[in-house]
Amino acid sequence: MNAIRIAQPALYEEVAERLRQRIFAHELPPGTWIDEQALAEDYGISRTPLREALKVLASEGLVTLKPRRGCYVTELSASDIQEIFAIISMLEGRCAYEATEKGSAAAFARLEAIQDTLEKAATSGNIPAYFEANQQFHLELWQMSGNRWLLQVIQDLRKVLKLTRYQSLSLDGRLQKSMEEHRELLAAIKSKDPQLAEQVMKRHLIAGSEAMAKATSR
Amino acid sequence: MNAIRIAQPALYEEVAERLRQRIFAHELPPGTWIDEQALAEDYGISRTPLREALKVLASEGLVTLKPRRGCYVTELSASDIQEIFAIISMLEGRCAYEATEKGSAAAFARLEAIQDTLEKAATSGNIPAYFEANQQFHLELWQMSGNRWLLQVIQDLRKVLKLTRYQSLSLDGRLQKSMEEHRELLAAIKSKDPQLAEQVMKRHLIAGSEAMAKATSR
DNA sequence: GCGGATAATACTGTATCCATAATTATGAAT
DNA sequence: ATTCATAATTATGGATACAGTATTATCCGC
Repeated sequence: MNAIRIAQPALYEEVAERLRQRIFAHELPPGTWIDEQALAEDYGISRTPLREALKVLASEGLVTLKPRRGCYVTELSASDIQEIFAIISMLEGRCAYEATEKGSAAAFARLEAIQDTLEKAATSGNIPAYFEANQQFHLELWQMSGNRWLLQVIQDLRKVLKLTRYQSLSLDGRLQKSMEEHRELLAAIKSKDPQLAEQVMKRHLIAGSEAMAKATSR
Repeated sequence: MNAIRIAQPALYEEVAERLRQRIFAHELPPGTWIDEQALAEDYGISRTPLREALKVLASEGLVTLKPRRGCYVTELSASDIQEIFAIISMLEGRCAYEATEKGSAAAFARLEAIQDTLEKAATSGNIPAYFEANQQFHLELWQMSGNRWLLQVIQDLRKVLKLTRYQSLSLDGRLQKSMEEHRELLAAIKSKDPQLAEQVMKRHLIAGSEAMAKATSR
């Protein structure tokens, strides 16, 4: 009864994850052609698992497969970003609504703890720490809503958004603003007002979206 | 300047589409194991493009890949279906909202034409025709909303829903009910009331969802 | 010298082959 | 007879080899 092997992930999965990270880090910027042979050689693997990984990334929307032409990192237009943000704000708004309704006292406590971290990171201007806590905050809400598919869709869309270089947090006064919006959101949740929580969440995301729009148009 | 070849689709794409159809038709019911060798032989191709096709279907959620264990058609639980419907109703509700705001007179006319087809199919009890027109109606709304990503997400989710055998239309009085709901929806759109259109659309989809829930629990 | 056609090159797409892991069947021991 | 262990079979995962198509470079003609 030894659980030594918890089903080691297939090679193509690992490769897909490595590529995702490189795409998100803009080491492979949008529009670049992906050289299968070179990459396979670089990773010390054959083209087979690499190609399988590219298929996965393609249906995630991170790369675009042009038949007989090869594979390119997806380029997002400004309107793409706006459209995706519109959807995310809707979905996460619903998340906030359901989380407020269904959340347990323990979950509320976890949210407050994360908000503490958030405040500290914001006042000290520690963007990576804020980013991390921010992710946790949203993840906690997703889990509170208890809708796995909702979480799946949101995460897929957020993955695509990562294609763009400009993450709103690192812009002008967004860090401070974002923190205040979170504080407001938490208050709405604690006061058990799902509709208000939904509204605040939507505004929070739209605000981030608009900050990004300004940045990209510069 | 002869466009003889509009980039012939890759083999793995065709295979993926054929498999989708077989899964939707429940020729490959949920839970069944997909025998790569047998299928490849059956299609007269090698396992390589087939495996690539399975990777695509896996990230669409139609099949589940268990490392070193093979590939199985995804099984949806009743709660999965409910969760997905909740999301779809939200997204399509927004679609109806935006379509009402942005729709051109020509688009409104097309909707009316489709509604005509719908009514005829419903009164004659022609389910396949109704199904087709129904798809067109929703597609038209998606296009009117002008949000390509919204359309993408909705279609992805609807694909997953097709895994289940029970399509609400073929149930008790749903055909008639569905048609009436469509009529109501069209009225809301024509009267340029986006909020009402959104509400009606949401109710329309929830009604379909509940009919399905009853069917599956039998 | 410039433009078009043809040949060479390089990369994508598919097939075949091999290795490893999982499952099943068979045999032995209690 | 039942259970556990070991061996054999089968299927998945990965690598290599090959074919076909797109791109690019070179050469010939105008």
